[in-house]
Amino acid sequence: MNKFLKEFKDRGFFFQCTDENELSNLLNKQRVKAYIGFDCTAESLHVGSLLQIMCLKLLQSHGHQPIVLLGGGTTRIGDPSGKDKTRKILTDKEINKNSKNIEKILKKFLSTKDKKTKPIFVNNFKWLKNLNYISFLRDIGKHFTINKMLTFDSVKTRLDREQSLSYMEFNYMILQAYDFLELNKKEKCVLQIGGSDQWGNIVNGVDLIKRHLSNQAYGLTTPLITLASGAKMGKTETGAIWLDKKFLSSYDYWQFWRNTDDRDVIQFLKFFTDIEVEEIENLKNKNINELKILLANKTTEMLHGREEAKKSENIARETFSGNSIGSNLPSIKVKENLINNEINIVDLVIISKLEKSKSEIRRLIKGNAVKINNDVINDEKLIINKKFFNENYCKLSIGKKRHLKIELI
RNA sequence: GGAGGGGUUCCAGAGCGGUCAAAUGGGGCGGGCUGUAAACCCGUUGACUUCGGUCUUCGAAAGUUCGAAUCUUUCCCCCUCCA
Repeated sequence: MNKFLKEFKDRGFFFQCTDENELSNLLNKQRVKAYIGFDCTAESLHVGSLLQIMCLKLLQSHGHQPIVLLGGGTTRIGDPSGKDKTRKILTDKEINKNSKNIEKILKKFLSTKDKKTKPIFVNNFKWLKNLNYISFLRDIGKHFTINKMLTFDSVKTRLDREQSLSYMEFNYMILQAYDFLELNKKEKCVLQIGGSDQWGNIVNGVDLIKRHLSNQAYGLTTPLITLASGAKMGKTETGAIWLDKKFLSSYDYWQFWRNTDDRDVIQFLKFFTDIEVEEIENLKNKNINELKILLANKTTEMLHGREEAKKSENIARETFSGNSIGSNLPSIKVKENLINNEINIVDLVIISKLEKSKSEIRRLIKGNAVKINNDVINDEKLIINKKFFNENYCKLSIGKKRHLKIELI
């Protein structure tokens, strides 16, 4: 089997392929261009897209060339797959902004050093915006039968549940197929990779390329990641795990990985780091918490750089080591005379922005959750003054995980 | 077009004139155990408070009443069945 495909499988990326043997042969013979499409519905990508990104990275590391398709055009329509409702239509301005930002994120993951394998970025708005309706129907539309389109999951589930599916959305799969055709024509792209929910759309593209150009193309899908807890990857109660510092700090990103369920750690190492599969197998017996730190460091490093990863690890060490009043903790600056005038503990927490409701803070104090300099506070009327500051800072904690250094200026 | 059911706090879902800031479950948060995991146990879960209370919430507006999430009217939105 081709080396890329083998690793693809070993890491657990593999779900389905249109023609595995043929694809394997092709990959052995030549440098291949493969593409993955990214939706531009959100301003940033989150961890849910990370597996796709890792596919492109892997592809690159095996000497093939990734194409990133930004769905600037198709996002104007909305993919009905997996959605039970039409989603809100974004404005052109939003979509443009989103696609630029998404491109920026992907560039962090993909190497641009080698000319032969550096990623090609394309936006399907470029070719979709000027389609001529009549000629499109004649050239492309004739290859699609309604009979078949109605059998696709994305369409079927909507119809079965008697949820409306607009004609606009119904066309989505044709446009995605057309994207593949376009990339095959212009870039000689022969492979589309995507999540398992994209299988139908991908197969459509492969078929269209065969019918219209008589070329052979391939599709490859990744499984839907299921966490040990049964939850969906990438969404937590506090919000999505964004791949953008603007929306999620590198420390929080690091923490997300550090808090991985024991049962998911090995799989995540295979999915989301570039550590050799064999090596990961050998790591299995190592201390699970060490592995989580390794995972957190590797993933954070890949996105935010080595320094940020290191810094996050240090913050974590200090945060959880118990009784330090450490310098690495995140900090806020507070005017000295605010403290000189004596301030209530509840108000101090408000200023710290760790909590925004006074009732909640009072509740937390009752539950022994609030600490100053590692001492539990049990009086909600406690007045904070200079005495609590040693040198010019003190440490404020809520629960075990939220700590803040308050500095006087 | 006809008949009916419904919109309740983060979610699901009870309440159907006062005892309702609203049962119960899930989730969240906090505490305990521990390993920043899982499981489990406990507490908490509208805001403000001088801790006595006060204020704002049950699709929207108006009304009946000493008193409405609960009754009436109008409006908006969902769903089910029949044709």
